[in-house]
Parts: sequence; structure tokens; C-alpha cells
Amino acid sequence: MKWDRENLPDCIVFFLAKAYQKAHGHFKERLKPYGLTNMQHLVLEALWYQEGFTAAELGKNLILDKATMSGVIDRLSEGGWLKRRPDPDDGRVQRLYPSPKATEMKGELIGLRQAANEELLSGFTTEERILFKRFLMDFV
Amino acid sequence: MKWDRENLPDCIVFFLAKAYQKAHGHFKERLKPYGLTNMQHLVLEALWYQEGFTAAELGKNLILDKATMSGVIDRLSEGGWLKRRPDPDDGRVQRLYPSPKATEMKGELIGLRQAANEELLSGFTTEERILFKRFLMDFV
DNA sequence: TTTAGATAGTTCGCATTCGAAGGAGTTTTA
DNA sequence: TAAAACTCCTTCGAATGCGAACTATCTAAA
Repeated sequence: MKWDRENLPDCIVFFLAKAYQKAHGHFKERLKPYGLTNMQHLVLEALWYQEGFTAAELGKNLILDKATMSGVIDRLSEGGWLKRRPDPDDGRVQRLYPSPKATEMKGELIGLRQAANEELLSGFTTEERILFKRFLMDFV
Repeated sequence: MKWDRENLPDCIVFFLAKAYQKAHGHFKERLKPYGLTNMQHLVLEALWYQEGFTAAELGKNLILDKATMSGVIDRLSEGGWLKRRPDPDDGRVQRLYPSPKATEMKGELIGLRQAANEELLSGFTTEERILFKRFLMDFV
């Protein structure tokens, strides 16, 4: 992605938007063969990390609005990536579990993210990567 | 925005997404009284910088798909922020000009972005800001 | 000149993203 | 216990954001 650096708005919102745009597009391409989107992949990884998360817990971990989370989970469910099960102790809650199909592809999909990260950061040294990540985490 | 740093996915796409999410939400709040969105504001700034941009040129400068740009320009036009005028030399092209209403608020709106940038970067030193921006620009 | 290709812009479809509002269930409080 | 407050989740509306397909127009090549 090449662009004219002369006429760019000097705005951190813009720079972040474009950096995210590139990273998102990059990973999106790699996920396309699997029929998964970026956020769907993140939710699956969270469920692999700990089964039985609720939508609210996922939203807290991934810093996502519950309204957004609702749609993401819907599509993951329709795609057969996870199953909803009602919580026996709380009638409001639905707990989420990865499907066998999801578990089967766990290794492959996790490797996919690692590869994408490596490619995206290939232009940076180890020190720069650490500093870059720290900037981003401090920013939030 | 405070979150648990223990269970976060170690993924540059995610970090960028969250940093952008915060920056975007911050500026969005400040723009709400004006009935403008972030991208609409960017387009207006580009037009102040140079009147008569075409949608294609704007898309190139702001690195935005023409399909997306189409909708943004539509809403700016409906809101009375800009006018479309056909190019006399090329029947395909529509050139865009800020409306008097937009020109009137130019100073105020530009100041708004500067203030938002200052607030968002208030936790960083001058050196860190420069480095952070360079990382983001190098990333794209 | 005619045709093939490139370009500008629109429209459609899908997936976020969030704010707001609401329904259902649970917990706290009066 | 009854009411108020809170929580989980869904639905709706508006705005990105992009790929794909399409129309209209312009340009270049045969």
C-alpha cells in the first residue's frame, strides 16, 4: 500500500485507522478460505483458551459492545463453529462452547494468526516491535 | 478504558483495532454536536485543503474504497456540507466543493481535531509521539 | 474508426461497530 | 415480600468498510 505522504492529515485517529485497515485486511485475506472473519477468529481463540465463556465475558475480554458481540456469536453459531448452552444457574446467561469442527482446526487457525503477525511486523526489529506494542497498549 | 492485560490476545491486529477503537470513539464524541462523523470530517478537511477534489482523488488521499467514499459523500451532501458539480471536461467526474456552512465552521472544526489529537496523545512525550507516528506510518 | 481496455461513480451484499431501547431474569433493598 | 436496581442478551438504526457487479464515459490500440 503506497500513498502520498505529503497530503496526509496529521491526525492520530487517521494513522491508527489506516494501520488497522492494513492489518485487518491482511488477516482477512488469510481467513477467507475458512469462512471466518477477524472478530470471529478472536472469539474462537478466546473459547479455546477457556470454554464456557458467556457473551458478556467475551465482550469484556475483547473490549467489544454486547450488541456487536451478539451478531458475531450469531454468525459463528450459524457457521457451526460454536454451540450455545443455557447456564443452569442463571436463566439470562448462555455459555459458549467451540464445536468439534472448531476444535479440529484449532492448531491450524492459531498458526494462521501467528503467521499473519509475523508478516505484518516483518519490517520491524524486535526492539521496535516491543516498543510499538507498548505504545498501542498504553494508548488504550 | 481499563482492561485486564492478562488474557489479551497477543496480536498486532487486535492491538491496532483497540487503539483505533479508542481514538475513533473519542473523536466521535466531540463531533456528535456537529452531526458529523469522523470520516466526514476528514473529507471536509481535505476539501478545505484543496477544493474541487473528485471522489476518486479523495479516496486515494484518504485510502478509502470508492464504494465507501460514495456513501460518505452522499451523507455530506444531504447534510449540506458540500456540493457536487460536474466536471466540464470529463462526464464521469463530479468535483466536490465545501458549502458556505462548511467554510463557516472551518476554524472551529479544525481546532476540534487538534484538540482531540492533543488529548489522545497527552500521555506521551514529544519523542514518543514522533516515534509512535513513525511506527504507524511505516506500518502502512 | 471501431473496438478493447481503463476509469469514475453507483448499487448491492455482508460484516462489523456502537448507541439506544427493550425484554427477561436475578439480586438488592426497603 | 414487594419494589427497585441491576445484569444478560437481543433488536434496531446509522455509519463504516470492502468485494463484486454494473453503467457511463473516456482513452488507446488495432
